[in-house]
Amino acid sequence: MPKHRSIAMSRLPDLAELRFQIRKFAGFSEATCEAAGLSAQHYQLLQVIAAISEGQGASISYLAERMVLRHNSAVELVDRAVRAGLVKRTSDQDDLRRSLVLLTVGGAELLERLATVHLAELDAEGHHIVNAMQRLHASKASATKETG
Amino acid sequence: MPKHRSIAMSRLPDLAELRFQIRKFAGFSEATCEAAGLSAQHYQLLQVIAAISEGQGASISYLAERMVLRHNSAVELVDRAVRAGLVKRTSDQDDLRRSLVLLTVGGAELLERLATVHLAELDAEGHHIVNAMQRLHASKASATKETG
DNA sequence: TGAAATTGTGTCGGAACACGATATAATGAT
DNA sequence: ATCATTATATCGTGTTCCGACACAATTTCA
Repeated sequence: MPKHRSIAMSRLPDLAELRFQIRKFAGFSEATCEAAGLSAQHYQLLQVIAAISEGQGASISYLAERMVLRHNSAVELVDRAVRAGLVKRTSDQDDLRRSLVLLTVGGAELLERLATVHLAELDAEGHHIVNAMQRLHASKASATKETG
Repeated sequence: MPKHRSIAMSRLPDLAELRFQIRKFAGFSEATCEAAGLSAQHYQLLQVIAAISEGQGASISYLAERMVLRHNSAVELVDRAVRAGLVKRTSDQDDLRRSLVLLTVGGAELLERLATVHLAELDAEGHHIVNAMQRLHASKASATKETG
């Protein structure tokens, strides 16, 4: 007899485990960034700016999209990062409405240090997230099968 | 010639892309939960409680561990969820220091609806996260190889 | 057994962060 | 030239988290 009333509830442990793995990584990131004197949000902002393909500018709108934030939250995040000395604002000469955000030297140095640590963590522990996702996928197949 | 000064910087686009995929899922979750009248945190709290193996109790410490929060933040999260009518607090008769948190009927119903939607999203889009992780892993191999 | 350490939860003040609503300037369309 | 659109910025508000602290129940062990 089924342990759960619905397929969704039967897959809940796998869903919860995936979230836990994602949260653990986020927690690692927060702790690592905090130890370096900045917030995880700031670190990810630096990451997005540095990862922009050459010749592209880091406008507020672009940053908002990549950080999955509303534009005004991106403005505020950049404000805080400027105050922290991590980035600087310039204005786009081709379109004076736009602000372009650049890394400071200090920001770039911090980014490289933090990225190295994050990459090491993911190289070592990232498989937990993949495993959780794969178990979730497998539970879809088995749940479907059980009903047949 | 190398585009970046370090391996970490050369892998940065893959790292940023993984974060973006994770953020996109988090954004989907926030929007979905908000539409149902609760925060993503509350939804995940319900998920953790419901996913506990039979016979186990949802203590504050356990919830804090699974939500990757400090215990006092877990207390506050549970307080808010109680006020929202999603869960109820009882006290563990075997250890009077502990609180045990249970789902209300309404909380369980909301959880099932939201879990169904989240599962559908992950079944459809979860491969983006896995792909990003695999590209990151591949970039490790190639970055290492290039140095040899 | 009874004092001291430990464990589990709760409270409080402060800070980070996000959002909606609103404002303003630059650009584009007709 | 006017009007709509786009891009950014500001402001007030609410949520959420944390550290520091407080307190009660349990455990340790002398």
